Amino acid sequence: MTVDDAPEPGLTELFQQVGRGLRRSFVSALAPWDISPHQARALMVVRRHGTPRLGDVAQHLRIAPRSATEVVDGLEQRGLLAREPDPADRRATCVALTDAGARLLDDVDRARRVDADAYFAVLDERRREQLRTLLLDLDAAHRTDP
Amino acid sequence: MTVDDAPEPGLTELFQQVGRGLRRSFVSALAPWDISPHQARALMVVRRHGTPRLGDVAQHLRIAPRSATEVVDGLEQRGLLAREPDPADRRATCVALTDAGARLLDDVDRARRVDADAYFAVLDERRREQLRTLLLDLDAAHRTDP
DNA sequence: TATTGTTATACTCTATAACTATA
DNA sequence: TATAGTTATAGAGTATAACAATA
Repeated sequence: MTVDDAPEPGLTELFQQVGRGLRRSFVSALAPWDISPHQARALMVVRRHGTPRLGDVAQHLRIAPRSATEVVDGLEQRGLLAREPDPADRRATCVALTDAGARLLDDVDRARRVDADAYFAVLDERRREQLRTLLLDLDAAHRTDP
Repeated sequence: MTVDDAPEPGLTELFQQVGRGLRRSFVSALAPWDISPHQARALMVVRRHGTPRLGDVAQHLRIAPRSATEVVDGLEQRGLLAREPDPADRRATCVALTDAGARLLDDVDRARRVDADAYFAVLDERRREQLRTLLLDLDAAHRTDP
């Protein structure tokens, strides 16, 4: 008996379906501020790490530098964060939250949590913890860049 | 305590990361045949339901009719399946597996299962079943079209 | 030589609306 | 009127390579 055996939806398919639903929910929770999931996470990363390099942002979001540039562009154009030269390395660019970015992040983060709570509400606390552990193990087993 | 509370990755983020890894793995497993995940699943749907309508294919894959057209186009151009008029309704188009499609599907399905087995191998049988149940409940709670 | 961020491409997935031919 | 499939568009995510400035 394999993991993804018929007849019913295999783990892979099920995973993709739930992931899509979760993403849709996430996106619509962010809609009032017109920001993407990547942008929301980028704001969180910047706040958590305090003026990280653009490369750090990419690494924490696990996206390509190419994509990080784009994400930061969108946020900078709206004045939610600002690029600053890295005093220690003139090749590097640091990214800082602006006051407007910090304020918006508070609201966004609240909405994001409310949305996640609603999405996972069908699972009780114990099962959510089960799920978290399963996902952590799967992630640890396959992440490439630790 | 909310579902997606800091400090460590919330359920939502974790879910997206694992989902991305799983998709990457799926895609590379399919690479030898140069078909996309949707195309692979479409072939499986057609085999399982025997000459379904194009709309049925879309429904089972949970994609828009627009996308189903594209998926079927790609497979038809390669002779893996064929469009046939629905004898019962001249608006409708049915989709049938060709011999070449059936042969390719055998190989693809084998590779897909091997890949999924490898991906979920870090979890023992009991934990995989746990995961499946959790995902089924989440899916059931949020699916829109039953 | 290697690294940082950028530019340039391209392909997939997703989403929506309008159109046609039937029913 | 409503439905089945198609055409037409557009935006987001992902991935890769090449490049300029700097280390």
